[in-house]
Amino acid sequence: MASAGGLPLDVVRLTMLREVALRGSIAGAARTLGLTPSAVSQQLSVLEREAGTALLSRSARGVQLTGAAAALVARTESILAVLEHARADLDRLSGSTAGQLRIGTVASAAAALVSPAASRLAIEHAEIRLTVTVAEPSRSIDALVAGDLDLAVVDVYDGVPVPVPDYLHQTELRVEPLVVVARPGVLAPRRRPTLLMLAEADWVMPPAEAACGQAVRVACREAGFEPRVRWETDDMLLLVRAVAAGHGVAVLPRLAVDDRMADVVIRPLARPAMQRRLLALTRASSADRPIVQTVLAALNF
Amino acid sequence: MASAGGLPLDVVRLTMLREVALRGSIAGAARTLGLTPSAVSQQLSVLEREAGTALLSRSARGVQLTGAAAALVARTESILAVLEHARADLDRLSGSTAGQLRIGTVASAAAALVSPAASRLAIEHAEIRLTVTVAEPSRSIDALVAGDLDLAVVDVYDGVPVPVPDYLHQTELRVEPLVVVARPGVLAPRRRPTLLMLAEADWVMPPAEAACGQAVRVACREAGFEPRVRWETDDMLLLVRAVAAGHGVAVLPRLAVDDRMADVVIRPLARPAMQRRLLALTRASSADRPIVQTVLAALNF
DNA sequence: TAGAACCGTAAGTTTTGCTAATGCTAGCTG
DNA sequence: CAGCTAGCATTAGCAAAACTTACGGTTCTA
Repeated sequence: MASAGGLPLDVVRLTMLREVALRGSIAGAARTLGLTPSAVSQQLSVLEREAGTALLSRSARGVQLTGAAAALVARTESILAVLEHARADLDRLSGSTAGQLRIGTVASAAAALVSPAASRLAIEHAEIRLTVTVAEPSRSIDALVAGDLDLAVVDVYDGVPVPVPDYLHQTELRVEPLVVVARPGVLAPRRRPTLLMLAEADWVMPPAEAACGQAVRVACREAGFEPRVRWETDDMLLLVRAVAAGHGVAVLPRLAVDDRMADVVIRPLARPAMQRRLLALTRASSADRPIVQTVLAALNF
Repeated sequence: MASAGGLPLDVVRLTMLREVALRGSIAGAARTLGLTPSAVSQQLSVLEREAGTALLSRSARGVQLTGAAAALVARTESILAVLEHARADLDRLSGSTAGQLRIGTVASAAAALVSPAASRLAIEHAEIRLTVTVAEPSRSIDALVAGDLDLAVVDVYDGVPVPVPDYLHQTELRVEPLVVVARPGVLAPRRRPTLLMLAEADWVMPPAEAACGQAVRVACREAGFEPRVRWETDDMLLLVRAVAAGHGVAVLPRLAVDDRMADVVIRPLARPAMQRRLLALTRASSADRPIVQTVLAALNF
């Protein structure tokens, strides 16, 4: 019955509402905001008065957003994007690359791409403070959208769709072949192996949930066989060790395998080869920040 | 030397900066914000710290915006537009027409259009609180853009350009002919007068600065004569009185003349007649608010 | 049936933001 | 050219806003 007054909507409170929408509960939002649930609850009450409408249907077990709240959250996203654009304007005008940049990356790119880039940046751009978090693509993307990351390095395998929101800005970092990893002598010499040649071999693989594991399994099936998986692990290092120990062969992205690993040979697949693409994602609103551009350049070798 | 930190830009402070940009001085902004200059000055200092850059070059005589400040102001406009869209969302979802609406209108439409509409609304939509301000089109438009008005009723005369920013939403309220106002007996009976017939008459006119005065003067010149202006006034009522008192003839918008005025006759001009268009302008971000739609409907008779 | 997780309200404390008072500089004016 | 006005910044004090702590209630789960 509250009159829908013309009270101005406070942006801070709106971002709190957005955080609630994102986390699903007031308590969750409070955690990521670094506040007590009580504070968030109070501010949301004020926001409801400002809006003149109920925004949350509160139950003892979490809260539910009303339609009005959903609309406000959508508008809030726009506002936050504009604010980030404003920040980018400032950076661009001052040409400053100073500041913090939070990167999320897939494990295989962490060692081969991100770490060298970080070393280079530490020398050439000491004013940049990098924070690197290893995470799977879908988690990185969520964190990027939520504003918990500034840049996400993700990988895309042929035939394994990764849902990238189209308001994210993409840069292709690398297209790399998948290679066969095996013990010396297992593969026929001097010829690029095909998947079919490995139909009778034992396999070492990432789990089917991982994009890499899924892509290889699909490719094997398309080649006409079901791989006999003997070892399954997410850890690339462990995976190559398993090959070295004789537990089977593996097909992995080139970057995931350390060249200097003993007791294994690395051989590219015969054409048509499988490949994965490494992408760097940023929010469109921060894509033109100098700091982002600089880090991207460093990642691009 | 302040590090361009990643501090979040506060929207309230950004709107203060925008107000300074609009008014040209901190003191001016403080007046329209209902604050003391000190408060504004302090908040702008904080904003500069948040932005990591100088935003104002302060001199004893007013302030000058830096490029960074101009960029921030532009972004702030976007944010305010989004906030207004959010408000419109809420209104639409609740279907509520409650609230305040501030109208600016040209004088001639005030009596003939806005006043009747206000009366009707008072009966059918008592929950709407109207505030009507009579002002010239250019002033109304400025106030509309600045957010001091919600709806502007302006007039556009043929050949007199009125610069309407294209992000304003336009609704045509009325297209009306200009009519000749004269004492009885001055005009030839039964025939629509042309301007040229009035070449030798004395004229009563709005000043040349007013759009109406300008339009009529231009039309007279195009008809081949320079009108002999005997009376000049902005006040439409006084203007018609001057005609009644025998000081000359006038050419005015139909709505500007009270039908029941004694001692004058009103006659439409022969074709091609002059005309003016009455437009209702709103910010695009508030155009779909139910309250705006309702008031527009009332204005449209 | 106890515990955990969630929400809201009330009271107390800290932080923020505003005003009032004061001093400064630059332009205008008689 | 002295004096007036308009503008801006800084300081100290105060009031309002926002957060924390403490507590009570509800629902799902072990």
